[in-house]
Amino acid sequence: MIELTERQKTLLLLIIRDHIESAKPASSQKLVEKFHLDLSPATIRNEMAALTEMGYLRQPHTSAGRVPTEEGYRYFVSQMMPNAELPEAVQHTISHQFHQSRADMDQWMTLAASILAHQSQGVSVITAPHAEQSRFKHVELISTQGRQVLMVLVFVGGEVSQQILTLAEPVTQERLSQTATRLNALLAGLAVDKFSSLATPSDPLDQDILTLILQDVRRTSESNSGEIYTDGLTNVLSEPEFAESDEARRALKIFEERSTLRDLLARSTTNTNIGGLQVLIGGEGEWEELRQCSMVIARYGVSGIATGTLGVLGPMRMSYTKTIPTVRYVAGLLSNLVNDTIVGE
Amino acid sequence: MIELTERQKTLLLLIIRDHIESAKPASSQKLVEKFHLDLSPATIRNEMAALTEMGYLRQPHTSAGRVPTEEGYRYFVSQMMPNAELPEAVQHTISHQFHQSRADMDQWMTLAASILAHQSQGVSVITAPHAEQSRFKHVELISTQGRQVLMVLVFVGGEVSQQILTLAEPVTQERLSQTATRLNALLAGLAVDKFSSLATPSDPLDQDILTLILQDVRRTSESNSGEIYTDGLTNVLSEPEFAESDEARRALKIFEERSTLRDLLARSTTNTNIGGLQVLIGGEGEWEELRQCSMVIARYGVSGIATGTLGVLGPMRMSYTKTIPTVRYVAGLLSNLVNDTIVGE
DNA sequence: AATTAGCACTCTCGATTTGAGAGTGCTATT
DNA sequence: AATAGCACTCTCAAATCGAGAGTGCTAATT
Repeated sequence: MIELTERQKTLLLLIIRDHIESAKPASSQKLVEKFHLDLSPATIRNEMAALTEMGYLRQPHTSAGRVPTEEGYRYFVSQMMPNAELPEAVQHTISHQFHQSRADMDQWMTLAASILAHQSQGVSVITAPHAEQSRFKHVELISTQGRQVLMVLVFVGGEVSQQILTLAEPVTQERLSQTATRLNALLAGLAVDKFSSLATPSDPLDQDILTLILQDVRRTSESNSGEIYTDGLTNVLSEPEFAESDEARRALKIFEERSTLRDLLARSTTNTNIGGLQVLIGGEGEWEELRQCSMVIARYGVSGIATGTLGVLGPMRMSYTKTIPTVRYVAGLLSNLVNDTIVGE
Repeated sequence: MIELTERQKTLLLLIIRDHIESAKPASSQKLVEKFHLDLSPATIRNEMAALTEMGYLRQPHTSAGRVPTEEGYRYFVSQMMPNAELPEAVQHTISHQFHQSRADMDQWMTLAASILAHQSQGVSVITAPHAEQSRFKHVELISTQGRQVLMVLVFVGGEVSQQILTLAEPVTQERLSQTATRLNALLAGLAVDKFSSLATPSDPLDQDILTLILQDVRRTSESNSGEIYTDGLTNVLSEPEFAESDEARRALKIFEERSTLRDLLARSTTNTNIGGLQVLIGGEGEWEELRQCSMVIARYGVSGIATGTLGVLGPMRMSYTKTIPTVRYVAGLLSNLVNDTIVGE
């Protein structure tokens, strides 16, 4: 890759900044005016020609201004990434909202999604924290009507799964409680994948419930389930690049098909460690539907215990300067919250 | 209101049917061809003029075909409403999907939303079943780390609320369990609004927890909370009437602002009994953002115990013939499921 | 009395044209 | 190396146009 001169660098950044704000191709004339450059438009044009040659800019038509290419955006992001901090005032507002919200995971996720969407004017997405390797913590069995039983499973890391079981015959709450106590003793702290090596309990009810627990656990970890929270879907509809609604529809469809979304998030963050950001620009050749979009993604949580993913989707010319620090800050906040609520051993 | 002749009635229905399919104004010529009418276009025109006079039809421009007015749609719906049954094959497919899904409320809601959206090609919305008057059933307290405690509240009707509490000081699981047992005895079966008249427990921990339960209960019933499930948001974007994305954006925004949506659902179903359908056409003057839309809404559940609302939003020219029976059928299905899982007393 | 054929009239919609303006690239000049 | 000047290109919005779709009315028909 050819080196950029200092002037080319700043020029490139200015062009991108302008285009992000105006949504229109940047022209030599306008740039000089807007940023009070001490150069003539002609000079700018020469530089722009060079940058175009190098693949950072593109001309929509023979004689229009320049628009950044994906490569251009990548350069832009890499430049502003390190020194992007959210203004303290905003940090406080956000952190305040979290601390006065009701203290449960569901609320936090919803809140985080809302904040991300609002701050970035994009579509936000968060997966609830999920343990890579679940360890059993506690089971509760609550008799409901007749043969129906409400089962609540709690895992180390704070994950909770509840389900209604239908037993073969009615059972008293007392017997259920005893079963729960025995199973709790049996399973406490055990990693989920060790369940199959357990001795079969003597009591037939214990045995049945254990089977059901096992089923539930398998389904939960297999489907890599856990809710996905999104917000701000309509934000993106007002962007001019989605005027022909078809483009927007295809992008938003990804957000409705939870399994695809999950896959997207998973694949893009496999090599990202907690706190590290990932910026996907233009679908990175992988996601046809996101050709016009960018995503800022981060992982949060406590490594090895429970982690989740959060991100923002926007048009390729989204305001990275706002989105990136916001995503980073919220990821940090959530990591702290997860850390505070880890269900001990 | 002036009476319609038999011919006018059938004609009106045909015009609406045509317009729903083609999304274009219906013209006398086309109608004759399409439905093999034994009349000349001129006659049709006379009748259309009459229907226009009466307010059932409208002309987009002086010399264009006719488009149904909201009044027209209302007539259409009132006519087809009673004898609209879902084909048995479809009924089976749907019911099958429910019965092989995992038996918990969350899954059912998601599934129902997906089915509704898919069948109707509209946006679906469901509120989880909610008791008008909650009665306490059971509390579980599970020690987590240090001062953190996971509290699970179960209500008669099957509603569950979980929350993480932070106590003033660490407490052992044993003490928590004892507290839970005592509180369960104290509160069992009690209607939530009677809580304030209770004698204060002697144990300070009991007292603290009781306060927290009370807080949670209040918040839950006040905010009329409970999740809202939606699906199919992108379906509606492909409809031609939402080509200028602004119209679509405003309508979809309602679906993102959960509190407005809740209000909309609540207000439109106050007088609807379980199983009864409600069709809002063009926002009914109340909802400016839904001027171009219609909603088919139903309540489901068990009256007096736990009820929820479900509905489908689509363009005003949505396929009522498909949507109405689907909504009705799914409402019935969910009512049965709720009935089966009622947490007994 | 209801229906229909015929016709003039209206309005939309897409295609085409046009001109202004924005912007570039190149060349000659400073 | 930077820039002024200029010819050239391409877009975009507005204006024009004609065909086609559809109506409403009147007069004829059943």
